[in-house]
Amino acid sequence: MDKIQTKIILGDSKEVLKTLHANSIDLIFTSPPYADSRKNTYGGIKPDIYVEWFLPISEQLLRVLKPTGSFILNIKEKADNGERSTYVLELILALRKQGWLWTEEFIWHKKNSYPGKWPNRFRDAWERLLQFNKTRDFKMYQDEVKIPMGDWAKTRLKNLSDTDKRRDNAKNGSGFGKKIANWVGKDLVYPTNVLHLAPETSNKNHSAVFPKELPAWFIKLFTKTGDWVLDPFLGSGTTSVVSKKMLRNSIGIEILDEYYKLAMSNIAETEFTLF
Amino acid sequence: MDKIQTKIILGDSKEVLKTLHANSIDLIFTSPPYADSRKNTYGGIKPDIYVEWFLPISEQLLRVLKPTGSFILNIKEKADNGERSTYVLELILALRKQGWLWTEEFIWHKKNSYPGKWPNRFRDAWERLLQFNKTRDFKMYQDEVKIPMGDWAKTRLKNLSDTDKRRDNAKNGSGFGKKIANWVGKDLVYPTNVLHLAPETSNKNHSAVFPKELPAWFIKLFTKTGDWVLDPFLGSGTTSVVSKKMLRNSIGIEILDEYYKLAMSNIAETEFTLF
DNA sequence: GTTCCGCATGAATCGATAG
DNA sequence: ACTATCGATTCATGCGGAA
Repeated sequence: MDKIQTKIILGDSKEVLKTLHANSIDLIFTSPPYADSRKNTYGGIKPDIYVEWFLPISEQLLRVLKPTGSFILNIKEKADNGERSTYVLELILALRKQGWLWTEEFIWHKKNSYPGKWPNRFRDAWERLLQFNKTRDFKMYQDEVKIPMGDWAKTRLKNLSDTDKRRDNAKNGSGFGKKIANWVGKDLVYPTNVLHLAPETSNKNHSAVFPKELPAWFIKLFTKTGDWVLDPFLGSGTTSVVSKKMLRNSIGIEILDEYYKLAMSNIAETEFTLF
Repeated sequence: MDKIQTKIILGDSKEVLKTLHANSIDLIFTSPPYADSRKNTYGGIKPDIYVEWFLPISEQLLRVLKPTGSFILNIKEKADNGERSTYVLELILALRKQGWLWTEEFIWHKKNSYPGKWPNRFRDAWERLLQFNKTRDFKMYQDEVKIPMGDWAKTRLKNLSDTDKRRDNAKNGSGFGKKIANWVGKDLVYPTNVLHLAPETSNKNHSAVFPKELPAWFIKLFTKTGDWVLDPFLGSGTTSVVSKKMLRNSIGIEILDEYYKLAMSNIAETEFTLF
């Protein structure tokens, strides 16, 4: 087995990305800071300058991505003063102008969304997973994410939610593979563009923005072993951890020293896991 | 009981809407023809002129809607030559410019979406339900759409007979909510902005765009008995049928004679249903 | 070693209060 | 009048301790 590299870089993506080779990345998976969120850590980018802030970074992403690669952007606009912000819509339009193809919008249905009650809206239980590409001939390994069909599968999934699920998640962060192994010989069908996952609410030393299953699903769908995965907003390192587990090379960039150290620590703990 | 009116009008919404009174409608629920689809019926509005085609109509909708009313727009862009069209995004931006508030985007997760396989995308299993308003003080009857709590539902499903399950389904559609509320009392919680409904399977002469549960949910959420519901693209009449069943007055506009007759026939068969 | 509770905790949002 | 901060609201989940 070739050695898998897991590079973590401390710095500003806008600059660091310039040092990467053109056409070298198979999958970009990232969750940038949302506008006006995480003010205490990332400073809170204002909605009205969000697009302008993002475009220099996506320009570099366009350069480093292989023509056959994919860019998955996890983002959701906030509600403010009774209205939804439009900066995500404007970002999609701006990215197309920059040369990206907007090929798909997956929905992440968050089963346990943030609680709360307001007179004019319900809880927000979904986020966008926007897929962008450089060309129409991107690689997609659909068979890797097949799911079981039929009622028996539903029953099994229900049972999984108790104790089995915990074990499965704890030992194998990227989950799906093991489950699919159990389903060999059953009827497998292709999934849809709606993903059902619960965010990780309580971890040991940090709280992950998205569950490991989320990058794991897209890594399986868009890359093979030994391919290169990039996350320009690494945060606590989830994308890199999952990449390492799944035997993909990866590059993670993080601007905050605190998160950078956390990511390094999380990756050091990560074992290679075949599944 | 006051008499409930169910008006169906044959004609072009752009013109017919001008004859309606200003500030008279409590809920607009509609699923307009999608760009480049239904070519043979609506003439196939091209994506690049979609916004310009829609704005004169939405201008009238803005006029006839009460300040406390809501406008729910069911729409989903198609993939065209490997890319998602952006006319829906552009429409949202244009409607805001026209004076609408974009208050929310609900997701309709279609549980049983069409089967099919493409080399570069999965089945599309969701649609947008965009909510627009004239003011921030719109009416919303959240208690009318409460759902059983997660844990409770799980336990309950285990011990349930088949008939109970069926009754639970019926409640989702348009009925037994209050009975179930009696059983479980305070175990009801508010829903999120993600709706789980299966598209209707049994259709006779037409392709139903949405199941009855979809308008029923929004009619419960945004109107009271005797309020006025408007659908400017009525199609086979689902919105009017559901409105009549739920004792709401309604106006439906349809441009094609064939659909107009079908809607008339469907509504004639509809009985008032108390629930 | 299981199973069962109790409890803290989220990429939230609004309205009121304060500067 | 406009921005900044804070309290109140609420539910699925996983963890830890207890039975």
